[in-house]
Amino acid sequence: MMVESASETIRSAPSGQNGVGSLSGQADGGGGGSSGGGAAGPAAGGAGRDSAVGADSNGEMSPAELLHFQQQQALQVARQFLLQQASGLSSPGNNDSKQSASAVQVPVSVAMMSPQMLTPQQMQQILSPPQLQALLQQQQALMIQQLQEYYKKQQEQLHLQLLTQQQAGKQQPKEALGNKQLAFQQQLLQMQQLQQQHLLNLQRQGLVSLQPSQASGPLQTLPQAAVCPTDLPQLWKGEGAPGQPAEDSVKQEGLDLTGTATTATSFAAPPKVSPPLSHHTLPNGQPTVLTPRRDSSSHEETPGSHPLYGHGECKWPGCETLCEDLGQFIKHLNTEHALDDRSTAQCRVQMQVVQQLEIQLAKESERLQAMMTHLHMRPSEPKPFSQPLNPVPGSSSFSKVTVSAADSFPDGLAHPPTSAAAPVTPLRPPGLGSASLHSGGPARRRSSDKFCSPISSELAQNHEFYKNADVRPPFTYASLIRQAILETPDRQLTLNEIYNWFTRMFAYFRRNTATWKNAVRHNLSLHKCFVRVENVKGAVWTVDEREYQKRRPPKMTGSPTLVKNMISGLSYGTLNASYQAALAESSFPLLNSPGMLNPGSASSLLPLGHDDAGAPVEPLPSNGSSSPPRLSPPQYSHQVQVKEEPAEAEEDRRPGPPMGPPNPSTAGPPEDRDLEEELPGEELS
DNA sequence: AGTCCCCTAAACACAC
DNA sequence: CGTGTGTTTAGGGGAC
Repeated sequence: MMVESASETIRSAPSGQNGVGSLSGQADGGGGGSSGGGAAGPAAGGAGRDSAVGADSNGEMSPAELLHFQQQQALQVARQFLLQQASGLSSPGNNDSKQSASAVQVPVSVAMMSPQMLTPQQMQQILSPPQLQALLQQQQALMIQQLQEYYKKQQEQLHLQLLTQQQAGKQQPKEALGNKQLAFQQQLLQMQQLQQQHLLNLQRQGLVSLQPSQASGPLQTLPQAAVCPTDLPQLWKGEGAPGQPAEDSVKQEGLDLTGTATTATSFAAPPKVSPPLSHHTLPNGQPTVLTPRRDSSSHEETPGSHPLYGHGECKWPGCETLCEDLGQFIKHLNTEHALDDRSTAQCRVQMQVVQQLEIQLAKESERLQAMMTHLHMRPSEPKPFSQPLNPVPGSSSFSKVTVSAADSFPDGLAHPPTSAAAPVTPLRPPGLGSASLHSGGPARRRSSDKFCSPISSELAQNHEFYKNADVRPPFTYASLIRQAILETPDRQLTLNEIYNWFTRMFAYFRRNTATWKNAVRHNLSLHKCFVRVENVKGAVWTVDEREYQKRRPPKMTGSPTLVKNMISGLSYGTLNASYQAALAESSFPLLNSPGMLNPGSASSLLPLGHDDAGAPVEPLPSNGSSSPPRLSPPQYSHQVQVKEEPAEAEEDRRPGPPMGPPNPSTAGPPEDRDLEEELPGEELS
């Protein structure tokens, strides 16, 4: 039943989009419109947004089918990496190192569900940023290794083929071979270039140390030295912490990212190299050379082996022919994989695969860097507890997402291959984790709730993600509505504005109209915590924090350990878990970190008096320019006392009668609350 | 097993 | 009449 309905909504999504568009247009007319309509210029905005979204990131495939195929293949491989990663995490072998790294809870959630069953996205959704970070590190390391191996294999493969061909060539009329050989050598050359390019990239990113000789030497040397896992932690360190202070502060805050990062990685190794080089790449060309730590043993070929031969079968892509021994294999190789068009084509494909992986790697690296940068920065930001709101026992969810799931991330839906993934395969709602796995149906947040991750921070962190990826947010409607309302200066929204907030903040809601709107209305009516206030211009909805909190406590009580663990990550000395959670929940801590959100998004989330906030209706122009990020951490930083804040805003309307006069402060012209109302920070003070 | 909570669907009333 | 808003009821599922 639910499944059906769910799929229905999904199916209807594309067309529904228009619905949203028109709706938002109207909405703006209705809500904002009444308030001196001019302000909004809404229609346009709505249209713009929609088109942006609707423009189906779905993108088209590259013209060449081949390319498409290759991309698929590459993605496949990348996916495998991720899965390997996952299984590695939970594999008994790694357990030790993992346990020693108990600082991070990564494995807990992951290990519980057989990783093989998870898609990379799902995994990411389950993990918290720090966890993800750790995971990513491993992933990166692994990918790099894989890439290196690829290169190696390929080169050997090519080399071998070349040799074979040359041998064969002796017996054949040379003319016949001439062309092919030429082409083949060209490919070899390409391979080399590719490889060097890749290494350069890696080098640039500081992920790989490379000896000059290696870099320059064409064929012969293989980039075996490439990445030594043990170096990674160092690199991370170097990366994120330009200056010591940053790092120090990190530790002081009790959120020792570097530490966790190091330990969380399955290859925990004593930090060795330590040049805290400036994390930026070296413009002067000075490579971040780390002593190439090559374990000679790792990939040495045993005498009787062949790179294309393993486990008794031919490793030529798509071959897998069984060969009893090396001799037989060689024979097979010479016959089946001789230098012909097919082999050449396969080679080409393989090159593409490698190329894709490179790209992927580059992306991932970039992302990782951004994440690292962000995470390192965060601790130095104003404490997570800030907002005046009262303690809200964990409201919503956990969701771990962060980036990646939809590669669309940073740059929107720019990349054909990746972006296609988002719309086509509805990503799993972040945070749903295991629960959602079983039930294909609607994801219920229970799971997330227990982690008591604050919705606001969660949202803040993944704001861009939800905005762009067609992922169902792991929050309950109630918490989302509340969030929407609280984000506005005067803590009240019309239904329409709520709708708009939903569509603005979540790509998901841009697609499925009917159901969620109904749900929103339903929630508004159903929950006591949402209070309808008659306004001159209509009705607005407000949040009664007390009520809202009333219904939560029971939930939070569950799984104290998890909660604790989660929180300990952010530890604030003495505050108890739930209290912290509450604080976090009600605050918008991360919004203040300049690094992480672009001005646009930040502004859209800022809870306090703010032009932007007042005009939630305004869908788009978003990009930053609109409002000077008014970051005043101190502003948020206290008021832990429950009374204050709700007293201010909510209290009034709470009592029985729906409050005749809408809002105390705005007794005057009600309609303009969007505009004039914005007495900055008024409610706080 | 019972209870909560959440979600979706749908019917209905009202106002514009 | 169509649409948007609100309210209510019903039923299913997950978590505790």
